[in-house]
Amino acid sequence: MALTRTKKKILDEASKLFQEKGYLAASMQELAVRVGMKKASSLYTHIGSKEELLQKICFDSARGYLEGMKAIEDADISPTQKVERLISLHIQIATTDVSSMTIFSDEWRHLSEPYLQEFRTMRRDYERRFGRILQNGMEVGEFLEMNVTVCLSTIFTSLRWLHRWYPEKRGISMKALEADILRFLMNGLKR
Amino acid sequence: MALTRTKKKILDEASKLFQEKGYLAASMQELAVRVGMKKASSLYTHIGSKEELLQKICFDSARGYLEGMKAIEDADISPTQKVERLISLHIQIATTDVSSMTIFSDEWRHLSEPYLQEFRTMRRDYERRFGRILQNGMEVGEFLEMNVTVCLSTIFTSLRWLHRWYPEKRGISMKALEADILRFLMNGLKR
DNA sequence: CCTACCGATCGGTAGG
DNA sequence: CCTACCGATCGGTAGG
Repeated sequence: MALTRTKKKILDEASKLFQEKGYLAASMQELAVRVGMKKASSLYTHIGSKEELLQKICFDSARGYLEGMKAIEDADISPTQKVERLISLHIQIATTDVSSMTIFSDEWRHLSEPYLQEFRTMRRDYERRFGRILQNGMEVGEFLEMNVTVCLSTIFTSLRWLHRWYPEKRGISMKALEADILRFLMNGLKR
Repeated sequence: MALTRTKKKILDEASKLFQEKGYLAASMQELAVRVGMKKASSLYTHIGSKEELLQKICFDSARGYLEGMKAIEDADISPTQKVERLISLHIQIATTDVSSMTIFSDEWRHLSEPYLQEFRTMRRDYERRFGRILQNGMEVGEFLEMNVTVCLSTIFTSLRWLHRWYPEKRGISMKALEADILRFLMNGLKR
């Protein structure tokens, strides 16, 4: 089912506003003004609630990761290549969908139940699958042996600055950025 | 000047509450109850404002980092050893002062001016000094050549999961944790 | 540290 | 998409 133009505009502006101010600090009144309406109440013709916007942004992002993971898991390539592609996936998502990424990383905890639990479940699933690839790489001798959770969290988190930093683009190209990060992290993993 | 026992208690509970709920979602009413008062208004005998609590937590954390940095900069050791000690410093702060750490990392943006600017300045100062050590290590051939900002941000951010994760301590000791992280990151830096 | 109370703002509804 | 309005909650003050 297609989104109406107005609803799409509301989602886009909400995404940017939540990123700038944080979910709680972002008011529906300010969102209304950015969308071109005088009163917050007018928004409710198009949406159900403020949290519905947060849900949509969080779950759309989650879906992006899980789809990427699926494709990479199924490919017939080495653990090293899989991890490289996962890191590239993270970099690509963080730099192409900046505001969604921020919300996905930081604001999901304002989801209420049962969405909060559902989100945590998807996230845990993603992490478990990422961890399995790392584990496998250690077993076949491609990666340094270490605690898988520590390794996973370090990689995972080390990419979390991109979505805050990238918009400023301090004189480095996407390509060079990705190359440096990959080199650093893969060099660290390598036995 | 020494803190009174009540004020110390308020700060401790605020630190925990801000960590659990986030600064904006944490109400003075709930803080009052945790401290053992019936009404939020009673808190104002001891403190000036809600934001004053956030300021204290943020700037105390910042001071901890800057003092650590100063000691490490002045030591007569190699860039490799300096970076190792900086990473250990981050791990130590994140695991010994968990709630302050969370607020320092995530909630500082709710500071109002002029504190927000002051905080950003201290942070930028710290990052610049960390970056100088990395740069130096590249110049003397100890580290892989790469964009210093990318390298710095990756290291810096890669330690940001500790303060969220450590309290759960999923069956790994502090020592083993530190060893694995150091090995991974230093291996990655190494030329 | 309490009671009583303030103005402001919040997300959201009614009704057109 | 507008006006009018709701109850709830917020941080904070007055006064004792």
